[in-house]
Amino acid sequence: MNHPLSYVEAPALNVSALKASCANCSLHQLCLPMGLDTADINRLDQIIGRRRRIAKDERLYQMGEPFTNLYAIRLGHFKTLQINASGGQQITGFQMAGELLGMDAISTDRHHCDAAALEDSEVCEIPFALLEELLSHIPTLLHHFHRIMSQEITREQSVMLLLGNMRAEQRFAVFLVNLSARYAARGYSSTSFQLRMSREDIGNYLGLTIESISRLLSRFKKQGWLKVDKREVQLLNPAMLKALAAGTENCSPM
Amino acid sequence: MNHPLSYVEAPALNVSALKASCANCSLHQLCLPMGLDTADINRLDQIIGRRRRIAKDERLYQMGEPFTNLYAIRLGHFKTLQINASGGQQITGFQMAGELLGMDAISTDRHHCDAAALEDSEVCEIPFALLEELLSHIPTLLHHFHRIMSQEITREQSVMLLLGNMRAEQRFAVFLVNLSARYAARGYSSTSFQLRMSREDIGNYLGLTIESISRLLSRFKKQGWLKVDKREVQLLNPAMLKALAAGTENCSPM
DNA sequence: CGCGGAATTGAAAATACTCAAAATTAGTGG
DNA sequence: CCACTAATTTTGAGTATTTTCAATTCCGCG
Repeated sequence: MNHPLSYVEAPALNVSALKASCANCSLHQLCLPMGLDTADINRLDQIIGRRRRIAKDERLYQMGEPFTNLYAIRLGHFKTLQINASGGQQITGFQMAGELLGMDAISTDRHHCDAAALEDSEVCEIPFALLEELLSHIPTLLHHFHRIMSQEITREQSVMLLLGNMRAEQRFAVFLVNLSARYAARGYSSTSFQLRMSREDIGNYLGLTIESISRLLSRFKKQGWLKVDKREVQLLNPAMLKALAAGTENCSPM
Repeated sequence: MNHPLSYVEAPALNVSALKASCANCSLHQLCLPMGLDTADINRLDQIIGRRRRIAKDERLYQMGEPFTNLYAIRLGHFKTLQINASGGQQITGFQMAGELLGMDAISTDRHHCDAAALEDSEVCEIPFALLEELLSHIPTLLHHFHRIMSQEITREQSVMLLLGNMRAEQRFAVFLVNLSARYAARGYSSTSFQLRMSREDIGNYLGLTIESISRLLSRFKKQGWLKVDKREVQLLNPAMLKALAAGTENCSPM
């Protein structure tokens, strides 16, 4: 406490001004540095820009803005959304801690979608030009970056399958099971979690209306498959939900 | 003709055994080598594997197979499709000459979808491990590869918008306008082209039934927006189709 | 306590689907 | 080249799922 340096260092401890450090980050096994050794993590750390806070409902970036950074989510949740010529909107994904935002912008050096914070959140800025330079020198990082982009491609293909091929009930089950798995991967409960997005957002993402989502929740509740209290969800019958999601089971509309 | 070497060289002219050469390929401005200088194209050429022919309806790869190569389409058309647990199928894209197949497999080293030839086609094998090694040495190629992956991400986001947000008529217009633009980019007519895929494939891709596609074609024909003869399509009113695709115009179902 | 946004519920309407039959086209072998 | 069969496409009629519109309830918040 009375260490001679503490007075000097204290002003630097303003969290938002602190340089983000992958080495100390609890997410580094989920995030870009996955699989890197200490030396390489440090090289990555050196190019990571400032940490940025984004308040709920604010945009991290918007469609059309020039692209300079990717963003790794440190804390919080985001949604990404497309807007078409006639004002129609489609949420293309919900992202959580450890996930990377902005990869769609590489192709044209402009963002192709908006990214909005679903709650107060924090991201690490990753200047893409510097990252790409670094990729040439760290083969492990290069390969892992390609895996991340590829994973985004497969994720989107799964959503295409969902939107093109599934009925409302199955879509919603897939949505719940997917959230469940991602929370589990982060060490949280797989059966009990909070929806960070509104019913409207869920509906938009799943290609359904808010009313349909509301009805589905009521139906699943009535069947005893889950409990809902506002945005708090508890999966009471994960096996049944997985079966619904897989399409091996289904329930009559009532 | 009577050149002393001609007899010796002739047997090597079996086209399918010829090593693919990016330098001589008419597609190199659309494909992976885009923007490379001659020296770098040659380095790329050295890692490109054999050229492979895929007959109509055959698979270039299937879901679950181990991943070793990306494929650049030299000639012909492909479709990629997802299959889910209950047998439901979703076509996630139609690919044409100059486009890259297989990027979804990088994430897990296994293919996540099937790629099937829509007609007799030809691809260049690109061993991914070698490509990735080369990327470290050619920054231009590295960046272009990232653009290609990113472009695939944005393409899929557009399809999500289509599937989640648009009515049948608009989906179909988007489909036609997209094909039109891609043929134009390849130097073909933007208003007159052949559908390489069945009505069933179109329907599956757009999240509609074959009957809906058939009715839409009839309706568009009756409106004078296009002519169809089997798989030959002629866009008679591209502006209207673009407006429909953009959602700034629409037509009553009849 | 009352206001406002979000969520739920109900009833009517619409879009696209299913099922069925007919027409057209493609493929095959004589 | 034609005939035959199989596959694909078109068209129609009825149905189903989901949407739309409207009204109500729930909750947070000043």
